[in-house]
Amino acid sequence: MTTIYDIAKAAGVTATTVSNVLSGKGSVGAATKARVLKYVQELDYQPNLIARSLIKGRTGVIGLVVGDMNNPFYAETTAAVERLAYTAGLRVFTTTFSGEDQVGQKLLEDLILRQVDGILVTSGSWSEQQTIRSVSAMQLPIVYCFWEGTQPTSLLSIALDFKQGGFLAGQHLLSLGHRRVGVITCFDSEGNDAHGIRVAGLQTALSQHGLLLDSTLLLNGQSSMEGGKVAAYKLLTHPDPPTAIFATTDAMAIGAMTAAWELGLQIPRDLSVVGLDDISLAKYVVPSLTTITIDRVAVLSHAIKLLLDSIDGQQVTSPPPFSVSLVIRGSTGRCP
Amino acid sequence: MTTIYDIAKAAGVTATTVSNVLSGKGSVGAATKARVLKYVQELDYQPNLIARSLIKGRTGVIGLVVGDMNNPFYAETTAAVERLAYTAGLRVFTTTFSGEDQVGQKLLEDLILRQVDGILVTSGSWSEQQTIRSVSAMQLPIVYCFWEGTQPTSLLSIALDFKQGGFLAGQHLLSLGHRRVGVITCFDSEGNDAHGIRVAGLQTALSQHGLLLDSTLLLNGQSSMEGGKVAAYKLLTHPDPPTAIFATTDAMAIGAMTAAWELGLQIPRDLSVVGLDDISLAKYVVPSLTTITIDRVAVLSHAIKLLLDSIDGQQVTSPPPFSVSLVIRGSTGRCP
DNA sequence: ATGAAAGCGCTAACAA
DNA sequence: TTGTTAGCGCTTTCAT
Repeated sequence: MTTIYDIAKAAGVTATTVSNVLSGKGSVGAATKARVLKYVQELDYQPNLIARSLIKGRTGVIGLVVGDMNNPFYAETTAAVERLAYTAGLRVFTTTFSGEDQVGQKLLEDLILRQVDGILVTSGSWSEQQTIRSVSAMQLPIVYCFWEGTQPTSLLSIALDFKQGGFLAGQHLLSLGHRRVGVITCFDSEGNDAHGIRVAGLQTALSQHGLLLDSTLLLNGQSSMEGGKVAAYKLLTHPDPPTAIFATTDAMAIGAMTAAWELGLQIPRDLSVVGLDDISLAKYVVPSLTTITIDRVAVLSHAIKLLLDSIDGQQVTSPPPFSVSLVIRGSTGRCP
Repeated sequence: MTTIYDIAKAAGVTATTVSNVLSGKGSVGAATKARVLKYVQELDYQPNLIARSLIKGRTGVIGLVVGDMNNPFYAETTAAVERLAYTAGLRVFTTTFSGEDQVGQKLLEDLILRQVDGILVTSGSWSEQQTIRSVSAMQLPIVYCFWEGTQPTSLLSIALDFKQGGFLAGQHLLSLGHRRVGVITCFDSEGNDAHGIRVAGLQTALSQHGLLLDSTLLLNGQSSMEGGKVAAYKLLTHPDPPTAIFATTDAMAIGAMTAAWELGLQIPRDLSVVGLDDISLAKYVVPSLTTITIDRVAVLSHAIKLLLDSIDGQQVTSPPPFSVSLVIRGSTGRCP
């Protein structure tokens, strides 16, 4: 590896001068500059970002904590974050909570040891929040995305109006004549209902029609296609089965569709299904999935801006919840 | 941030001693050791990995270059790499080629500037290979995964027997009585057929039955659900349409299924579809997708081992291609 | 068993 | 315009 010293020696100048040429700071004579640049070329000099980070106290890297990369929602989110951060001149060090919280804790600490300038968390579930809170004792800027809670938090966070999401889903189903709605939600590793406010939104819609959510129709599973499938099996073999299912994530909704199909039910003729996330796949499943969509780019852009400002030492505050909207596709129809 | 100096001062010793305690090297008196450790606790000391990297010339981080994070295959692969690397004591810096090769080149170089110890590439398409070859002039260990080529390469790579994959798909369709098979493959940004050998495998199967692939039934699109959908539309509105479609990736296969459905065709009654990748989604689409499966953990474990050995300066060679196998699910049936 | 000194590659004061 | 000096936080000889 060539260092600035190598090219300094070659060009007959000092390391400082080379540094100045490279950074454009200070003032360097045209001739010297040309000579330095020549050797930079010739010796194929590449700056050592590690050394630069050490002295600057900044790495230009943000850490990204992702819930579950196998869930398309997070994978797509990760891609978006990377792209947005890139245009903001930042690189992203991605880390996934591989289910086990201990590992998550470890990875998060490791992120800090590697001197990331800030951390972005794209996951709203509670147990992870605990982990993060404990770590955010370090005064490293940290922004919490897709925040699921309702109560205000001391953490910098971007919330989504998931309650409205559940409400819109409910309204839509009710307008199609459905009165018996099953719900598939998910609990996190600590047993807390990770998507409580999504369900609450649905309940609000139901109660506006004088209906109550049948508690035997409220199931929880893993937030995955498999989890949705398992839960849907139970719902659909219920003595008094629902005519519609609201799953709090698209992944679970898709699993529910698979279950329905295996049980010989046709969607949307015999059963309507609504998801939440609008993963890219939602358009391609058969029939396409009615769901609640989130303007992810808007959310993530804001999150990154917040993080950047926070890194720059500015005083920043969490914005009000972003609203979500309903996308009607093929998986919902009139109540049979 | 507390440094070793802070705790050295507190404990009344030298930075060297602290370092020794922390690393377990050298020899330190029991009393001193305890005292140092006490202050490590008290002052909540966290080592600065950047500084350590600078001096050691190693970061303990490998770079991962991913083709397209929106493609579940790569997302799932990324999760697996991260997990496997973690158990090997490595962290992963993930970078995605966001379509544009210039950005890819930039990100790759950046990975190098950040002093990753090695690079893992999980993408077999040719244009990226060019980029990587140009960069691998640096003698940084680099392992190329899911290598698509047939000819031997100077790069360290793990190849898959994609030809066999195409062959198995073809054999399966032929055994079901299909004689007219459409193919959806994809070209990379430079116009090369990225999946040529997958198609070649299919052709081999056909020719064993005295059949030739109708070139008007060989289409290419983007390797995404949308790409598959577009291509399938063309195939299915062909004057003499195929009774079966082989898509060289699951994402495209799923898009093809969507197209079929929109055209009122029922799978597998009217049309059989075979994919390749066995993404987790393949089990959950309706009907579930018959596809070619890859033992990803085996491949990636081997890749990481190769990379590690290479980093350790060992002489390593590329293994023979990993074989793949057919998974028969619901999307294929007898020729109508 | 402990410490002094040097240095990884780079940048930032401050002088000259 | 250029050079000198010092130091980011840590490890590693080599002395003591």
